[in-house]
Amino acid sequence: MNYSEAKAKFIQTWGSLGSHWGINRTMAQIHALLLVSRQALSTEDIMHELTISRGNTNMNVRALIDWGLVDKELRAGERREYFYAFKDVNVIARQIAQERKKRELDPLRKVLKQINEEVQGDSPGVKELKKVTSNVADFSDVTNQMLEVFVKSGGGNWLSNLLLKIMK
Amino acid sequence: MNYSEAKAKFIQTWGSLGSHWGINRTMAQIHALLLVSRQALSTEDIMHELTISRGNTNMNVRALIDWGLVDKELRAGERREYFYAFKDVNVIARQIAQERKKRELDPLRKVLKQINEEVQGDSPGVKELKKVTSNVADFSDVTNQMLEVFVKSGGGNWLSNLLLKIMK
DNA sequence: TTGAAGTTTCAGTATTTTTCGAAAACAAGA
DNA sequence: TCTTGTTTTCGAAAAATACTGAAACTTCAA
Repeated sequence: MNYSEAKAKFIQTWGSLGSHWGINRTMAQIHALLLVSRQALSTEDIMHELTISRGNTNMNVRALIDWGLVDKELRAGERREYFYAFKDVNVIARQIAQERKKRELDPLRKVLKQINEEVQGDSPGVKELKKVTSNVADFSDVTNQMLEVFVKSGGGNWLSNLLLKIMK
Repeated sequence: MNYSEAKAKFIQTWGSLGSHWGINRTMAQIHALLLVSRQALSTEDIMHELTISRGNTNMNVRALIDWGLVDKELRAGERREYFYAFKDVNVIARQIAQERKKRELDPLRKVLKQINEEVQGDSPGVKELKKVTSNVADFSDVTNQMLEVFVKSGGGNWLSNLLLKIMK
């Protein structure tokens, strides 16, 4: 396998994975491209490399910046912006965890708590509903705390340390 | 908030969450419905409750069974099948983790390893590519091992125990 | 063996999501 | 202020995905 095949394969794989992760295909592909590039790339570069439109490129680059996965770099005497990805896997994982927590877990926890507090009555149905929601809520809380620790720890090698603890 | 409002809200929330989790909306809604039902429901019941077609119901119920989140129950002297969801949150989490690991993590790890082994050359580009893929691969391996432990532990209260370890 | 009750499949349709591309907005230098 | 290079926006088109409805199939009791 030569360089461009390998690169293409990586981009493509990362891209299709992204869609399972709340990140759309193009966004994940741009991310992959920046991850394997040695220097920052311009919008133009990205468009050509991935054969996607300018608009699409721009929107997704911005989204990546929003997620905290990519940053821009300005070059003296150049108007054009160059983008690069943070390459530390722990940082990447942390940013994704944080963003997803914000978008998914937090709203879920809110709704569950609301249902538990506000639902009226004590029919068997209501009881069952409360039981389920509070179980799910408890679980979400634990998960949430784990993520908090993870996110606050700055990624680090938290995960590998943890694994050691678990294994022994 | 009365019973049916609360129930609807739960189903709706779980449904929209599912889509971020590799589970489509209807599938997640059926799951939610079964979670809050005190007894097993038939295809007919589900169709009516969620106002979806028979075909859709059938396909998604099968998918839930595939994922190991739902099982069917046969009643003596009745032809109709009744479905119920496993209600233990730990079991649910385990099943989802397992299924997603299989569908997403395993293929990713395979591709990364392949790229690392098979890519030819030692240009700077290739080096960068190898660096990135092997970092990601290492990270995926750790994650994978965590999930293995989690899945094999049978869910249990692994997660809460873990949290205690982390916190102290 | 028949047919009633139920399940599964699948082609076509609808919906949702993603992408494009052209035009508007913007920034900086002349 | 005008020009030029660049970024951003946004409606329309395309692609992907999910859903329907009806027909085909299965099962079992009579």
